[in-house]
Amino acid sequence: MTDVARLAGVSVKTVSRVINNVATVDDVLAGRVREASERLGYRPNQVAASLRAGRATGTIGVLVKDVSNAMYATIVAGATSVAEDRKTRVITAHTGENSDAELAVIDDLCRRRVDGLLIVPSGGDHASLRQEIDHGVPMVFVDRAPSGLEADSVLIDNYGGSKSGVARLIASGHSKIGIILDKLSQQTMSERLAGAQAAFAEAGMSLDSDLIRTSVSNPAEAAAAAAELIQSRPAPTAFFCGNNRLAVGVLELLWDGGYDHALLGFDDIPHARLMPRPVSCIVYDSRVLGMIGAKLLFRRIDGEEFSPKTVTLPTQVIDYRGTHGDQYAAGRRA
Amino acid sequence: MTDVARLAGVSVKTVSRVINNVATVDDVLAGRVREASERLGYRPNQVAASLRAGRATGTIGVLVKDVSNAMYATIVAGATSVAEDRKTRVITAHTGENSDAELAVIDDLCRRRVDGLLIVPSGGDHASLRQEIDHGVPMVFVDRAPSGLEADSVLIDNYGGSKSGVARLIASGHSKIGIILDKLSQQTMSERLAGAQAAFAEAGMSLDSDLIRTSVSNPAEAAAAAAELIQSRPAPTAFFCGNNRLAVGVLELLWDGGYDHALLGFDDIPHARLMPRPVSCIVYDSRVLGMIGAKLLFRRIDGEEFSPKTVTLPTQVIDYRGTHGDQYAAGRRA
DNA sequence: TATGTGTGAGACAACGTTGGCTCAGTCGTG
DNA sequence: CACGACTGAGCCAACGTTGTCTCACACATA
Repeated sequence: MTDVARLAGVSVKTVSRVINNVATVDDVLAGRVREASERLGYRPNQVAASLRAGRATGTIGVLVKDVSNAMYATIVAGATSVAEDRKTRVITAHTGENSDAELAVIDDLCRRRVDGLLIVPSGGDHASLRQEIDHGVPMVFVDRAPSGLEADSVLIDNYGGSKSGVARLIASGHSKIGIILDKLSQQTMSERLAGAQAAFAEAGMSLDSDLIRTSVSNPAEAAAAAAELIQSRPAPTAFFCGNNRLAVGVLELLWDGGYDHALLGFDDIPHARLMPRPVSCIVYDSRVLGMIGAKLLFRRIDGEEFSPKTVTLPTQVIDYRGTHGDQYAAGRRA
Repeated sequence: MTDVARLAGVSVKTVSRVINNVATVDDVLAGRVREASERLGYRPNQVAASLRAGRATGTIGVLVKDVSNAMYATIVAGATSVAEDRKTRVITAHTGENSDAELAVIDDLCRRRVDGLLIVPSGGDHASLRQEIDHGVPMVFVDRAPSGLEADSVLIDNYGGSKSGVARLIASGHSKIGIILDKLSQQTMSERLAGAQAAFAEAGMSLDSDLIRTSVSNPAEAAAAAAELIQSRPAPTAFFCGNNRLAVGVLELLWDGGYDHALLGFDDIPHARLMPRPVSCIVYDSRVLGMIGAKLLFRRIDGEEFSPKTVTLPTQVIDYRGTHGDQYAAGRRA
């Protein structure tokens, strides 16, 4: 900047004025400044500018377990699109579902003076974040509520979604439903189980607890659990899986084994419409999740005051028809 | 920091020393400082620290069309994991495949003094970036080479991948292959076409240009193009699609129509293994793409000098067996 | 001519750090 | 006992900006 000022024969302050389009600059001088900065390839230093006067850095942090997971990527994309409108950049960071790593990342981002944080929290305790929030770093939690901390959150209707999904299974005549979930210590899982139970209760039936498998954490384990359930008596005629990875595992088993059990999963399964077998998914719009989270965050960043707010996003049950399968089978028969 | 110094009864410089673990600080004073900063909830300001002495900001920018796309998300994840080891944060930004937006984002990130940029370039001209690079902002291009600029790039073996994929189709007896591509102005597309042509040439045959459809930019258009090709004479017995979105469109058509044409696509298709119908994909590891790109970028950031380097990542052809389909069919028959 | 009113631009300080220098005090050595 | 080496901590300046104040100059008015 000093160099530009020297080359243009003006003071640095005038250069600053030209850059910030302050009206009270003579056109001739402004022209000289612009030419000089062009010639030197000068790029104003945003870092210094935001330091001066402690202004916002125009940066928010988005913390997810891992961006390569489609759901988190979509949340990030939604948040990014909202941030763009505010000329704010997004720092994406991985927590790896590790509570210590998460806190370390949050600390680091606070040091970098992000204007706010959008967090898909891991399981750990978040009480220690109170201090940061009070020190003026707004945080909004997405997909899961923080534990030990009252803070803004944007959640999914886990309970209602499972309830209506399972109710649909019941309505089509299934009374024995195998339920495969990850650890119940995950709030989402316990809510989804509660929803399933509510659907049974509402139908005047009760969920057979022998058909529930918990702490199932990957597709292979899900397949094994389903295989075992199929052998049990009374055998289930349908499965409900707590997330899409588990559903995919079960799907694979059903196909490998040639079983025709109904399958319902929480979360969408990419390209499920291309699978020839019926699969139902309890879906929600993750992009909207990220967008609403970011909008809420920006309200806080703008200094709006309100008591911690929880937004719950509705879910929808999609029956991937599986008609492709029939048509495909028809095609093969033809 | 001033507050901490006052509370601890030392100078700010001593606080700075404690924070940076400078050895020459008395334990008693250090303890007082630590206690004071704890009590005040003090977080050092990284922004100011990096401003002073023009040190690196510990931030890189990663530019992709849209993070919600699985491939880009995986590239971002790979780059993020490498950056983490360097205590560097990643700013993710969208270019929306728009050249002007891309240049604007790059300019913005340079103003924010990122240490470097990892870019999945859009189609536009990149010559203007020479200046930024010369001014010390290293850039590495990923997946596609920049146009009008010699710079480090990490690319996919589009030519070799298509060639071996198409060769495999030819080897299994297909001589009439419908080829569906997006705009040939995209370097990736023209290379993939060239690879297909080379496979034909090597087999002593030539690619029937009537069976090539270009400028197909979404699944629906791909399905339409395939439908039209199926009606043409001589009709193709197989399809090769230039990217996964086009392949998915064709897949849908084949199933809806009950056709059993072979299908080969560039890029992986999520959950293709769950589809009962054979699909072959020319795949590569996007995570590695991001990792290699980031590693190369950090070599530049570390000031290493070498002439612009191009790394080409190998591809692999995966035949998603479609055996699920047979087993599924068997299951249904049973 | 003296005064008032703008207008445009420079000087200076400050944002929160840290590098470099200085300096006071302690200790060891000849 | 004098001197030098060492240790620990403070002072000052600077990083690249911008807010605030000041000031010079031009022009209009009484």
